[in-house]
Amino acid sequence: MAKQVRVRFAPSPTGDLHVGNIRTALFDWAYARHTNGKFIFRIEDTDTTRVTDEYIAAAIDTLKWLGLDWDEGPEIGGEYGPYLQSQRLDIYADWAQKFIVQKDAYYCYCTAEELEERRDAQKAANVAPGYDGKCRNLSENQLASFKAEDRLGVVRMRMPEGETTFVDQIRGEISFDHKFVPDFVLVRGDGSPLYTLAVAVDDISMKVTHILRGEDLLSSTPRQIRVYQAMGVKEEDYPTFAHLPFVMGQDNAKLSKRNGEVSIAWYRDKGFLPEAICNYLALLGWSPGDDVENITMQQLAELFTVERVNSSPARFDMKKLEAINGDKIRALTLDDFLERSLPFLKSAQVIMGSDDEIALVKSALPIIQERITRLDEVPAMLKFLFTKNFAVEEDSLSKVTDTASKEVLKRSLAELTALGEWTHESIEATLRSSLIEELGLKPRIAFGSLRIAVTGSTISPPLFESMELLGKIVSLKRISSALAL
RNA sequence: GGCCCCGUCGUCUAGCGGCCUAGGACUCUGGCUUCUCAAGCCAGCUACGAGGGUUCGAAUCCCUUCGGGGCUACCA
Repeated sequence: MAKQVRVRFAPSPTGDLHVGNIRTALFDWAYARHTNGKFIFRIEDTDTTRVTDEYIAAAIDTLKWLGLDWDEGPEIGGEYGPYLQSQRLDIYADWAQKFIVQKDAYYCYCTAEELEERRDAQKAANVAPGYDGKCRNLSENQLASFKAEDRLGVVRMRMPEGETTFVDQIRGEISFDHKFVPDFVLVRGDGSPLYTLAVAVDDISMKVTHILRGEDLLSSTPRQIRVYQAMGVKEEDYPTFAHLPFVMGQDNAKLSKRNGEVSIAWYRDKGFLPEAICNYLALLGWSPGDDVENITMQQLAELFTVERVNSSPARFDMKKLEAINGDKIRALTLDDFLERSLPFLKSAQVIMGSDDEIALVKSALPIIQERITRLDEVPAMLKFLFTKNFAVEEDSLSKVTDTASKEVLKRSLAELTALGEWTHESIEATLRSSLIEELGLKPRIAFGSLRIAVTGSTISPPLFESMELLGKIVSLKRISSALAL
């Protein structure tokens, strides 16, 4: 029987989770779900100077919002917890101690300045820069004298001669000559562990079977494998690696704060749907293989395989995300669309949230559903229905004050005042017969003026539906106000 | 500089030796529809980085080259 698949997403929250992180999380999640395995969420907060509690909380919130549910991790715990590295410090310390006893690691007392000096010299001499092994074989006396000087030593892993070869599930066989993998630091001078130690120890102790992570970690893999060896892990028990291609910004540079908006929180505020973000991100570096692109999370879980992941980096394209977001919005049920739109209407202060307002929003949503790309467009689209101090937009003013428009408004006002049943069908029938047929006006001219008078803008939801929603009294009032302009 | 990864339309991709005069999606352009804006439908532009091989046959295999990226921390 095959081992159960255990995949982990292990971000280091030094900021809001961004597009690249989430793409990785999504693939981790999809792989775990596809294989009926476990999705483990672990927080790598060993760099206490950069990781904050707020970022950790935000990361948890973002994953939840996206629907990437985890089987083990923060808030729910699990058999191999804790899942915050800051709570596992003694585990790393124990291993580091063991490595020293085994002579796999050693104390190094070189100062940052000394190291930098020697690295510069190496560069100048055109030699691969890296730790030169100065402290590899310190005698007891030397160790004692450094300690007497109160120098803080780091723990360094001893890289033996040779090379490390592993099979990456996406890139195939990769090997690194140890000449280019210098002795690396496991534990800081203050005793805190570094990523390289913590990640390897945790992946082993949490029984992770597959590591799908960003390509930037590719060259740290031999170091990670070296730690497995020191831990005494058998080669057949190493996790399988798969290094995902980067998600790049528009200018072909790695996505970053400077490179457009990348934080998932930003997309959420802009009215992107979580399922749209996931759908789009799934297509960055992976494809189902056929010509289908619009898929659900469930389908992603069913279809996702590492074999179909690309090895080349992908550029992030906002236009395509928006297109997919529009598709997903159009696919929403009315109730779902309503529920998701309300927060945007409230925060834009278009509505306060009364039952009457919500009822009106609900009846208006169908006519704007196919006209928006993002949820944050809803307030602007529906504002005309709720505004207390209605006014025609500056730019459109001149288009309702000309004589032709006055004619249209005057005639419309008379016809509509006499209209009994107030439905979009009856409004349209009345207006078409009086303005188009009798006055012989072009529809876009006649209805254009009315649109501005009633909605305040040249762009609006369909006119007759809008008037029906507004109601007869308000509609007529706006037309007569426009006549007075 | 060194090591490693990557290279199909503007972008995301399909393609794993003949089905490719290279398919789909987004974008863009034109058209249809139309009360604006959208949506929808139709059409069009546009790609195998370059050069060598291997082969009856290469986008697919090999080599070189060029280009892009990552790493080279007591970051992850």
